[in-house]
Amino acid sequence: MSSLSIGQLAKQAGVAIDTVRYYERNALLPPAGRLASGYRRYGTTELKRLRFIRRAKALGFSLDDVRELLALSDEHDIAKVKRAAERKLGDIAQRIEELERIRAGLNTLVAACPGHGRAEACPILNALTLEQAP
Amino acid sequence: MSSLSIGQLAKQAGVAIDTVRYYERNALLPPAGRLASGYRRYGTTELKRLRFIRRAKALGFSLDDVRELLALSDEHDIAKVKRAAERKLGDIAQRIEELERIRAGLNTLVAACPGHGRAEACPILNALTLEQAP
DNA sequence: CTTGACTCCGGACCCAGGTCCATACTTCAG
DNA sequence: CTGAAGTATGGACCTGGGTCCGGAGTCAAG
Repeated sequence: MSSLSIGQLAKQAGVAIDTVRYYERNALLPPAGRLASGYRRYGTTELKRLRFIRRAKALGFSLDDVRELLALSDEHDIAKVKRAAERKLGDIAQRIEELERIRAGLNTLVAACPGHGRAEACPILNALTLEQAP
Repeated sequence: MSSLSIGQLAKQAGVAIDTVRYYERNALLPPAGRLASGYRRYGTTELKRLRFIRRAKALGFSLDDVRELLALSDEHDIAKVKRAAERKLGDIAQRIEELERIRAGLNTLVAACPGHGRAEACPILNALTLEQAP
């Protein structure tokens, strides 16, 4: 126990084997220990790290962000971790705002569209077609 | 007037020349008329169509969506246009929900983080590190 | 006529985040 | 011992939406 092949590790972390190797190549995981045969061997440290990556991604962090987060985590710098999380929160809020604006615009058009009749009466088509600020 | 080179068209539509050719290759614009020299020539129809594409993209439609919208627009099928817009509205709503969930999760963590002290006391790091549903 | 700006084309390249491939070697169950 | 399943490698490929490149041909002003 606590000694895992790459396949077991991948399965327990819920990612693909290729993804594990991809993360290693891209410095999200440290170079794995090897058996005499060249096979990679992992312990619970790597499993935790891999799950950390998965969860951080689920929270909207990019792999670059995750690399940074892992470094901060390794050096126990809570203040920087918190600031990184706040920045990400700001990013996410901005993406939401952008989508909300789009939704509001599209919603207005859909609501105003009778769904039948002449094409010239369709506000959706008109909004896309008519002359406006280029 | 009303006869435009690709450069003039691109400028008036607010896109790059390469983008115009890219759209033509990908059937968002019909094959352009040509001068004897092989240079493309455009009229106001193409300018309108190009602006249509720009606006639809701004509303969150992918180029595949736009192709569909243009086809529906060409055949004056208002009902289908409205349904396509409603589907897109649903997509957008879903993306917003997803981001809201992420924001809520991250926000809770950030709010609970003191920003100093032991790494074990940082809820952000803990959330990423601790054993949970894999 | 010359010069600089414009346009042509096909194909390579960019971003992120992987995924897939062929070929060769290792490990494990029976 | 044998055959299936697992693993190693480097590099190609994928998605979307373009962007850039180089060499060659064209257009317009002076």
